[in-house]
Amino acid sequence: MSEETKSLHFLEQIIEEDLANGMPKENLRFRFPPEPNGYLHIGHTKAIGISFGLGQKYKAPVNLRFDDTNPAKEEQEYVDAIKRDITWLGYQWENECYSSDYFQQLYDWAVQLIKEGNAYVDSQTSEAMRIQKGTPTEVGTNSPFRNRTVEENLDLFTQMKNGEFEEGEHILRAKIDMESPNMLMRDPLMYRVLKKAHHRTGTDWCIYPMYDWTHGESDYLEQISHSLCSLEFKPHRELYNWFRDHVYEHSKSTLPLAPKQREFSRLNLSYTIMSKRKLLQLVEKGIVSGWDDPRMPTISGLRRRGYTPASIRNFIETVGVSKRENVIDVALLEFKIREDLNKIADRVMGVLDPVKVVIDNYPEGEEELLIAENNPEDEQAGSREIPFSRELYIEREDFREEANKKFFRLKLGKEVRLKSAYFITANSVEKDENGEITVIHCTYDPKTKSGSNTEESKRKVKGTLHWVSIQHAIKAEVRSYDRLFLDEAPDSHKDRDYMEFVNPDSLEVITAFVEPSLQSAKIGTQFQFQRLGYFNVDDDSTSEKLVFNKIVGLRDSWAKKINR
RNA sequence: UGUCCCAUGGUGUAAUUGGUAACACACCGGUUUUUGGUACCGACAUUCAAGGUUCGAGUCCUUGUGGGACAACCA
Repeated sequence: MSEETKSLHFLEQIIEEDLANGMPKENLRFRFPPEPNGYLHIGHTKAIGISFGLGQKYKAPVNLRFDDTNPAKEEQEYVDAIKRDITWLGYQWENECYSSDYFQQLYDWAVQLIKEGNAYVDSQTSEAMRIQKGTPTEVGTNSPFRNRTVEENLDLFTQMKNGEFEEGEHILRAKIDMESPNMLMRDPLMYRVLKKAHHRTGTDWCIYPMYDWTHGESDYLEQISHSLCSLEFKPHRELYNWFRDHVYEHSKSTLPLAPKQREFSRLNLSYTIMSKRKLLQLVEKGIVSGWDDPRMPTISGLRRRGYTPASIRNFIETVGVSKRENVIDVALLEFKIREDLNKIADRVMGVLDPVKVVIDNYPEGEEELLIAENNPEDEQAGSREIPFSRELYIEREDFREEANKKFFRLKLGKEVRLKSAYFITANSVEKDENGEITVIHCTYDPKTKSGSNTEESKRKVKGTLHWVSIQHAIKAEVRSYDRLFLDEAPDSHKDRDYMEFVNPDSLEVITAFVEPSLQSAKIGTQFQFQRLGYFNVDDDSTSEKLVFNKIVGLRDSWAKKINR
């Protein structure tokens, strides 16, 4: 078997180059560093897929590191959710790490920077510092506290650490260059006073390190070889290297590997948003029921909707890696779940919008069990029995009193097949006072029973309908979802707020009738409701009340045709 | 009027590193079908622009043009 040679994406090329230049393969180590301030979403899956994918490809360890340096936003709940989601996606981390585990080391290194004259305590207001920082097109100016003595800085920093100052009174800054064209190099903050309890270190600390100071040094401590992040961190790279190099000078004997940061473009999906802050707003404003609402692009939402880990991993792989801004068509994600579920989901029958069919020539009171194939794509899937009787439900849109030849379904005087059952012909209808059809009277042909192998059962008919036997059907709640936003890129408009684009009709709750085999369906199981789509048993489902989420519809070329 | 990044069909990603622009999705048409599903076949459609180097440029160079990032005691 010839292995198909897949082209390397640019990050793999960088790694190959480093390897070629003498980096031992054992030095390869990656990390995924979420901040535990929210739930993971499909966008994170790209970062997860890249770092864990590289780990698999090069048989290198991948650490899961919680970047927990802001106790104001972070919670244990999020730590737990993130671990659960990554595991569910099918990835395994080498070490579970926390930036907060490095607080002491970070502090010691900061003291060292102060001693070298590379960091100082600033005592201005944040407003004053903001003004001094300049703008992207104007250079900044030096702080009046920039030339404090080492002793003074050390003293102040110690007092900061000891809780002798209130929030906002003093901060520690790196002394770099207020005139740098890169604003991040204009004496960036390293520490601020924050008198808040941390979810792991409690009240041990009242100063907390900033992202730039923490992240690179955490990479360094864990000896991460390639620190991969999204494009917006590109300007941070210069600072990442500055901090790294100053620390490396003193620690290279024990920590010989100097990590490098490289950046890729993040994932955007059409018709949704990918910002934790904005997703949190959807939750807080009650627009969705929670982080795991099946309409949410979160991992937990997708899981509850019924997406499989494999479909998401395939999606990420197909999307690829580059440095271009991009918006992926959500249709690709939908294709990936259909592709996966087509192979593995059992077929069942359920009627979402029922109309009653009476088979006049079928004996009253009689019933029989018919054999139905579970999955035509999988011979191992076997078959099940479904009850048939004189009174059935079919889908209301599957019947018309009259229609042209393009309409393959049931109409007066025409014969169709009932899936796994018999051929029926519609003869007449009953209507209520509004003209709404209440009953369709049909006759069936007993010789056409599915699987009977009779000549009659092999007759060609254009239409095959799904159905349920009324007396045997189970009522179930079906939650049908539409996209959460009506705009293709809801948060990309400068003049309009993404909230304006929220789809008011993104959830439709339907009472459906499903075949009795579904009575024992377990939460989290996906089914194909034949001719309708894929459905997942929701977390809210009980044996008294089944609840299904519509994951995605089947491709529907008929609907496309009639909508034109 | 700064610095940096990016530019290939409708969308996303490739192109053996300078040698016939390909794959997937979407869209459209057809064949098969006890799901108007699946599968299969086909069609549509691409190198931002102008110069330059070269036998040869999506790829290298120059200049434009367009898009994006950067001014939180967030990450």
